[in-house]
Amino acid sequence: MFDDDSFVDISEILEGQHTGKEVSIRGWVHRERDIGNMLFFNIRDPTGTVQATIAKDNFNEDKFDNIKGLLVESSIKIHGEVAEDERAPGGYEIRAMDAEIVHASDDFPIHEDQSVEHLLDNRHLWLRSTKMRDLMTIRSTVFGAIHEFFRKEGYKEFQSPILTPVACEGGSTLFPVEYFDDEVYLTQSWQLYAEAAIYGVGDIYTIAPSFRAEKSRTPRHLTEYWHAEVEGLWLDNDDLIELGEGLVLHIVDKVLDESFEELKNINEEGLEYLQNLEGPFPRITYEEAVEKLKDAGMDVSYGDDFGVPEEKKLTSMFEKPVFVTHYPKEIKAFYMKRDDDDPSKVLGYDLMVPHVGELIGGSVRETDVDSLVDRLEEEGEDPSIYEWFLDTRRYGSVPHAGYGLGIERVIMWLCNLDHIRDAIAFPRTPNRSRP
RNA sequence: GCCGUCGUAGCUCAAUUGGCAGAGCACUCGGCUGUUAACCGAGCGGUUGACGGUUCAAAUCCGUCCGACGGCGCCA
Repeated sequence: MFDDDSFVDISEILEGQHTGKEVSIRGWVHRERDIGNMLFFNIRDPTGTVQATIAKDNFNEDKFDNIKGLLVESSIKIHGEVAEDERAPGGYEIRAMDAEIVHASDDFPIHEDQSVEHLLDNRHLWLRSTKMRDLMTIRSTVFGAIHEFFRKEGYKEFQSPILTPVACEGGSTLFPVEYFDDEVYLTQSWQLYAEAAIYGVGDIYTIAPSFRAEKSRTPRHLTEYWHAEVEGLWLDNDDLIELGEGLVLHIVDKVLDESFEELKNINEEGLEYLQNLEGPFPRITYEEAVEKLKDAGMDVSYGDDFGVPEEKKLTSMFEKPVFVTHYPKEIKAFYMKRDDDDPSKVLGYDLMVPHVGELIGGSVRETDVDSLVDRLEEEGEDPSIYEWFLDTRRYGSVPHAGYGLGIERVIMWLCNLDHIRDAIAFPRTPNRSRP
């Protein structure tokens, strides 16, 4: 009965494609109701959930008794006739004529009462939930959209080592890794290697994990996150803004196009905002941002980095994501190029959205060796460790720029998630490294 | 790193504020041929996070530690 490969997706049954026909399905018991001589199962596969009914009268008695005792999440194959029936959830059901237990489940640890902690402890099982399935589907679309965008723009994919000897963002904490008799670190960024590669390979991008050993207890930080980074030759700050805006808009279009149902399940209220989103995004300078915040009554002064309250206030002033440019050099990384018009500021930007904060951070790169050494020393770094990086400025350097985008933050923004950990299957946070 | 909340059955939570540790769900058994998180009846289920202290008596009060969650800071 089940050797003929005639299995259909449950979604097809729910679309009415098999009504009146005999089909087989295979999936997991989502719920079971036993009213004695009749059993009702909600059967789930990766495409949907449908009700299966099993009546004792027209079923093998031994099989009926076996199936009667099945627990939630048991895997099963069912063969039967599809019927349209308004009594069934979803409007369709399969009336079983035969069934085969693939694996009888133990008592499943997740039931209707679920705490955040319990679901995180059982993330390996919670991935079976509709919510996580939808989120992982959207995530897959986002990754695909990033590759598609950069390749379409003529960028090559380039990989850098995960194990690295140096920091990238001064001050950020690194995860040390034993490397035989030496010590190296898990990478925080692909950027420094990218800057070495562009002179030969040309415009490049990557999607790779980055690691931060900061004990950031917030809804927007992971210690291991996926980072889309890009580095392009001859780009100025305006080019880089366009490249960032283009990527974000492409991701939004792609998710609306390919994962609309999933997005609707997860964030129906946000659909309209995303559907109406188009460029250009507003652009303001750091100085203007400070003025706006002061006007709004906030206690900030020029030179302060924005905290959560400032970020919240600022993003709430715009209908779209907002580019904030020309930060003071003191609050930005050593590799950012100073603005020739005002050397106290750097040519770079943060792209900020409400609720999530910074989606993208990017800059034109400083190409002057002396300036780089000065900035490294100001941050208390030892420039000698960066010799290989400084070499990229000694041999025919050219203007270039790049940015990094936090992929889980983008997903958090698209899906209006309360916490970034739901944007990744197995989140790594300061308090959680398993499962 | 700082501030706060919490930790009781497999899960979600009670325990009249110091006086016999309980309920719902799950699970097991029994009943039921149209259920919708089915329902009805019974049963199983505990070192109250750990250690110490106060007390005739501690889940409850005090101390230390552990863990989780929430917020701030740091950052993407």
